[in-house]
Amino acid sequence: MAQISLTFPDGNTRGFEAGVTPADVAADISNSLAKKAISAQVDGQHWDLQWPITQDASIAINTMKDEAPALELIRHDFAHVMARAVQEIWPDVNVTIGPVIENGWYYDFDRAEPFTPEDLGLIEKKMRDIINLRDPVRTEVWERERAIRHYEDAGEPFKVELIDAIPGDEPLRMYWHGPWQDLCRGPHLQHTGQLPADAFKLMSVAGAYWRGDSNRPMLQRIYGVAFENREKLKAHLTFLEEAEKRDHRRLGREMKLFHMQEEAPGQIFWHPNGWTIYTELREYMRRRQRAGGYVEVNTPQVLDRKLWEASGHWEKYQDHMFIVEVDEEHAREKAINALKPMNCPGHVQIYNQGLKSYRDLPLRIAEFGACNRYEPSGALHGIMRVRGFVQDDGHIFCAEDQIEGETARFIAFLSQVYADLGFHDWTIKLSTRPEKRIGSDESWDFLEKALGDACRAAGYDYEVLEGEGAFYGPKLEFTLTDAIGRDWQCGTLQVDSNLPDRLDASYIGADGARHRPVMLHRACLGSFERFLGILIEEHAGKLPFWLAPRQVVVASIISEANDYVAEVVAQLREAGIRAEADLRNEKINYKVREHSVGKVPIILACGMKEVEDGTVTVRRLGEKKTSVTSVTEIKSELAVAATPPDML
RNA sequence: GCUGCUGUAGCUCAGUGGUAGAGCGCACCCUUGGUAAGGGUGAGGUCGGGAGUUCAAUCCUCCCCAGCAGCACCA
Repeated sequence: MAQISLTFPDGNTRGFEAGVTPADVAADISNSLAKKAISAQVDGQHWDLQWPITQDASIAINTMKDEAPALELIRHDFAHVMARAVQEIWPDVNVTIGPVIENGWYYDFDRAEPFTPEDLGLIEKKMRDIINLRDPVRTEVWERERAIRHYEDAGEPFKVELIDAIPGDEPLRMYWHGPWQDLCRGPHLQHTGQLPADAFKLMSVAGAYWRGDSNRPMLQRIYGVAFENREKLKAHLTFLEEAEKRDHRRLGREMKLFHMQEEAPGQIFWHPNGWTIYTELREYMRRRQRAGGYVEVNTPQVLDRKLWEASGHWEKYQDHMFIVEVDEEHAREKAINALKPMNCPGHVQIYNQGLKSYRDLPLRIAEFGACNRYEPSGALHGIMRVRGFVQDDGHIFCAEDQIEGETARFIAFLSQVYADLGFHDWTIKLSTRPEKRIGSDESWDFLEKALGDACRAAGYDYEVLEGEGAFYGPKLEFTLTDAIGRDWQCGTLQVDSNLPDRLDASYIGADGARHRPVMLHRACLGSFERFLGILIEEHAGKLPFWLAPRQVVVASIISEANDYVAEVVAQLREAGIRAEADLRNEKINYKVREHSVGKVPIILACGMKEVEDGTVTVRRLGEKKTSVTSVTEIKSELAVAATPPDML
């Protein structure tokens, strides 16, 4: 509880009763004219408030109260303190910007030599020194001219550029952390001593383009993480270690799912275990799509360049396409064929066969389409971003007034699939009109609204990504998260009237005239490769039983039980269960360990006791205790578990 | 593609200017053991590829390839 009073420019003051918490005051300030307060008394202590206090007031008040500062504030100040430390060690390094991000912050520097891991240690030490100085944080509002002159004199060209980009009427604030100043909106702590010296860590250094522009120079970005206290930092570091254990690249090796090698960068060698998951998932999708009103097709891998020119992809993506020539004399300019990087033009070719009537719409065409894209080398990531992949692609040809309904229908389809596969935390993003686009504003208004309404109708909220849509239409992205919190776009739905136009698709309307259909590009998993990567990480390898490549291992405890084990395996297989025998001359401990590491959901052990009783001893993945049951019983239980969710 | 880092046995990794090691895995032998590693023996490597420096390169230099982190990209 605090005694707080605020003073305004006209000299009036306003007090708050004891019993009001700082948060209440903050909320009140944020919501009222009190934003204009110029000073405050908090429990008798006087504070000058720098104009303007806006939504940051809650932080300001909390800070004044000497309560634990907000985490965001801590991280923000760490960014400044790190930049100061860097410039104190290497005065010739130029500073740019350093925002707060999830778990910490980063700051971009311009320096000729790379920062080394040893440098990070030096910087950390210097930061601790600065924290121990307990330097006060001060702020001033500067005229632009003064700020620009200051940074020109200081030889900080990036800061000058930043100021140039700030709209003319916004006041510029300078923050001092002791003798070091930085252009910043704030807010900040009171003094550097408020930073927890034992709860931060510099994590890595990597390149990053100035202003995210790949035509601009590359800067060096140092990432740091910070928390309220040492325990929370430790917890975070432990989380990262745990996440590493569920990395799909590691589990892919441990579970013998797939491998990749130098001769085929960005392409996957699927091993029997991995391919079992793959095909199981594919057959599941096939059934779901059939039930969802799609017709399945298949289109050629190699297509004439002319088609890609007609679709417009050649112009935009030729550098990312695999060129296929039988005649080696042909250079890229003379290329005739290319591997398909996408399936849409092929589907339009199928649509275009024969005259279509409005009665044929909506026509939902699906293909498990193998695509190849020459992705930039730096973009490749395990099986999540590859050069050869299979999309669960689909195109819905429909009339404009069917867009919203089809979109809602697809969202329902996708949420069912994601739920079946164990995903409940996924997000929708709506990407709206970009600067470079075709089509009228009215048309964009209509389409963006249709997608948004469809989401809401399906009961989902969405985040808007302004300007991130394709040039031909808005899109929905369905995003899942990997083990360490990186977001991956999996599902997508894009509205497109451009391609039907370019490839001359049409239908005869009720009025007897030709019309252009709209095409909805949609994928639910995105690509099998990426989705399987996410699926493996989500489940930490412990896949749902129906997807597990090896569902049951029946292990003999002594070799006299081998025949019995073989008999049990045969019975399980008869029930459609993927069962294997482990008859090796190893101890049961060894077998249990190995198959546990291999994430086999069910281990059945058989010794003489089981042989005599006609039972098995069941050990379930993740459980220590075992149970004894009859073969018939476990067989019927597992037969149910092995049934894909859509068939239950 | 860009910045930085990495590349030694199937995997995880030591190591050295005088052409290599461990653990696990694998093979064979012994062991028939009751729920997360029983014991022994042995076979595996042009030290990512190419060029250069050197009497000598896995080690130093350069180029290329691939991987990792991040940025940019993602029809």
